[in-house]
Amino acid sequence: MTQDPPLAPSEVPGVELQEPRRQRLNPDERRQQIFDCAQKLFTDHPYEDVSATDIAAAAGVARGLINHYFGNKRTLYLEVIRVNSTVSEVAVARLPEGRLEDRIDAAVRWYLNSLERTGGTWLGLGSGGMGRDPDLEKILIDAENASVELLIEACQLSDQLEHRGQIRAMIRVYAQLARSGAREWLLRKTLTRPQVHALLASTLLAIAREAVPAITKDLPH
Amino acid sequence: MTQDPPLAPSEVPGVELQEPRRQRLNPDERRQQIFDCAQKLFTDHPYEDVSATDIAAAAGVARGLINHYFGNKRTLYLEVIRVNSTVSEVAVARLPEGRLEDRIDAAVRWYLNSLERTGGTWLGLGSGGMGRDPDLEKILIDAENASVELLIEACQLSDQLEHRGQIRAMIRVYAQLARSGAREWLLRKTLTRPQVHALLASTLLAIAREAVPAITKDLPH
DNA sequence: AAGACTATTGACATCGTGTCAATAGTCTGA
DNA sequence: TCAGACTATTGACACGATGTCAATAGTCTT
Repeated sequence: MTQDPPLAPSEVPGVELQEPRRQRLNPDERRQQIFDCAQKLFTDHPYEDVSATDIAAAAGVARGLINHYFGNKRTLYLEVIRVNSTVSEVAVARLPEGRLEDRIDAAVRWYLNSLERTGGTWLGLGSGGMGRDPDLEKILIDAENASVELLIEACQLSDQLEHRGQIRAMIRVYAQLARSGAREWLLRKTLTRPQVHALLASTLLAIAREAVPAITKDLPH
Repeated sequence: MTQDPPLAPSEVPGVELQEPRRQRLNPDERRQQIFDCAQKLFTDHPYEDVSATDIAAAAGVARGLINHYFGNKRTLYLEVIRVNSTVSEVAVARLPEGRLEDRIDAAVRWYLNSLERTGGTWLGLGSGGMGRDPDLEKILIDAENASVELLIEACQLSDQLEHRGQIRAMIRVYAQLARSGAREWLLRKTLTRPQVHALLASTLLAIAREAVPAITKDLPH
């Protein structure tokens, strides 16, 4: 990291400082403060480029304290990811009763709304595979499940007990498309929201109408 | 890395070794040899878990030599990725002339074939976003372009000069779905090949028939 | 105000990386 | 066949990052 010079918080010469050299505060607050700084840094820079020293400096704290609260840098990072990839909206059930098209339309709108709110900063994570990192993968998969359940609901597929596993797999695959589409919209800005909406809605409809029914067929290719 | 003990290649006691202590060979061969070892290690373990020392040990070579040939570990890694993510098949043009459905069907079959051949080992890379790594992202994007062009061809969208950029974006999004679908098939084994085929074909058809035409509409949502 | 409690520090040991001058195979010409 | 040039290869070095842990110093209790 290219960071400002050390900037010891109380090295202003000739000025006697009022606050104690050691700022001692409630563990929860301190933990939260370090977490916030780490979140900001990890948002702006890739993992390897953020050193524990950077985080400590940002929090105005000794580096050792990070290990004291979070064990190691990796754990802190994973906690940041976990928090930020959790879907905030839990208003899952509010779907129209009407036609499949309308339900899907509503689900897509809900998804894009929730993404727009968070600004999509964490969209670039490469969810699904990553660099064969089991812990990170699990976190992202877990976070994804909420969306997947909603989508299954929207497609009125929740009754299909038979091939539930395979349906989930297909929806999981679709979730990657949705993620990628949102990326083009929010990060790259190559598509407008209506365009992404059309893309996501039409593909989901096709999956519900054709791909899912084809599960039972198992025709050779 | 948990690796076998040092295993100095010529420390067998009591046996006078024939080959010189330093194995000096053609730079191209040496470079290739190191590359091969790195490839094997990076295939089995995540980037951070593979140290330059590991690679050097696997190649039976001093660690410094890796830097001599590849500059730094990261460059070596990126080169491995670049080679392995390049689509081997260049037989792009061989598409049927018939209906849109048939062309798409053929394109999907081609895609799954080429994936099946490489075993999908490198499918887990998190293409598209990764951890905000511009270099890696560029490599994966470049590798992806071949597939995207084929798909555009298959959908008979190559004449649409107007919104070419947005069409490419949509196909790029679709490529993520295809990648993710292949992952479920080859890595997780939650879907069969026919199922993935149906999934990919139906969604691509939907994109060509509905999402792409919707580009010009730009209706509010 | 004394002492207990514990949040916080800073030095230490370890490890991974990249650099570079020194070393030693290999090839050439006499 | 041998000296000497050429260069592939080595190993030591400096540096930076990480995690540990005993020592330190705020803060609270009595």
